[in-house]
Amino acid sequence: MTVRFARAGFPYEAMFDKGDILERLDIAVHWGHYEIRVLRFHLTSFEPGRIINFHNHSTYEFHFIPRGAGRVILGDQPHSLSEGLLYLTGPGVMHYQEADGAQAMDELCLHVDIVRRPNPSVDPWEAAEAEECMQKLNALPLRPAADSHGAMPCFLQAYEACESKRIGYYTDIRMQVIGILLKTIQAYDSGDTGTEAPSRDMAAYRYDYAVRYMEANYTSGLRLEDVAEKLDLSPRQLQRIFRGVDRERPFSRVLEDIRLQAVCDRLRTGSLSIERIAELEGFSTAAYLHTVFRKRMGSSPSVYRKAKQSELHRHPADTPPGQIDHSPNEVNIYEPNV
DNA sequence: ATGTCGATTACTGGTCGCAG
DNA sequence: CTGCGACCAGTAATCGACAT
Repeated sequence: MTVRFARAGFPYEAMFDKGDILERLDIAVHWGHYEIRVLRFHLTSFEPGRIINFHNHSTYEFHFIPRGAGRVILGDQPHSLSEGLLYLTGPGVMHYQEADGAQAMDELCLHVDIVRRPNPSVDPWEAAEAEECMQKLNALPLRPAADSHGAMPCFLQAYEACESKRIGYYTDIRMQVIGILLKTIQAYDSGDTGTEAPSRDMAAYRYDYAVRYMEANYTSGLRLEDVAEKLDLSPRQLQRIFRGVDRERPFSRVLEDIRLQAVCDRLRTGSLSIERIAELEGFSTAAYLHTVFRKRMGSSPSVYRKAKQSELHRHPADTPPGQIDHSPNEVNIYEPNV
């Protein structure tokens, strides 16, 4: 039986109200190639002088002291416990716990089973990071450490999420479980890491971002400077990025391709006037559309429309709506003059 | 890797005239 | 009326060279 020694201002006090609320949940977290299943997840209080005799588990038990004092023997080494300390008892670690003779000792406990379950579809970066963390977890020294990275508040957050039943609370709780694992490792860790977070190929990312932005905004007089500004780059640097990705297609060419593709689409499937199409697809005038279209497609827009629409009538089943190849670079009788 | 500058080239927008 | 082509001046894009 546990006895509570409440004190005003103890942030975890609320966790005594529904002590087993987290344990009633079946919590499983997949992390890289590991599955972490929560067995116990609670706040408990040991009355003064209370002893938990030597025992061990086949699983991982994370212990945190949010209040009070006591003693733990890990293996054969005794250590004193005080507010703010944590320790881990991994599989097979014999341990003995005792609350101070004069004062109670509270303990936040997360008891988990961790099983390796290889999963080929897992993100390799996450897998590498989880692997490194598990190696560190298995090599943690058998001694208490200060909760320097704030693992204990994760207990309270998990409890509050569970109690509130707010949207996403199960995910929130699982994140707190991972948080407790990580912060425990960090409490012992020197800070060096063998794995790095995934980094982007910045040129490819910027190119992709720029093209997407152009596709979404090409009708509104888009300029190199506008796109560069979106990427927080100089126009010159954006030009270099376009040149680096595809030497043959600078900014203006990519923009022109996007516009021509839309024009071709309208010519093939609609009956809008050339002037109206030019207006809708970002060409200042029909005259300019004619110039560009002829240069790239080898014919005028109206000739193209006649040819494509008669083609559609001859082979309606070959080109269902929405699956028409309207690339300006298509190879046909109207191949653009590159 | 990125920014600035300057020379060069290409694009843009307006206008006009011609043809069907 | 619509589509098309030509012309021209202003603007934007391109790119090498150089600096940070």
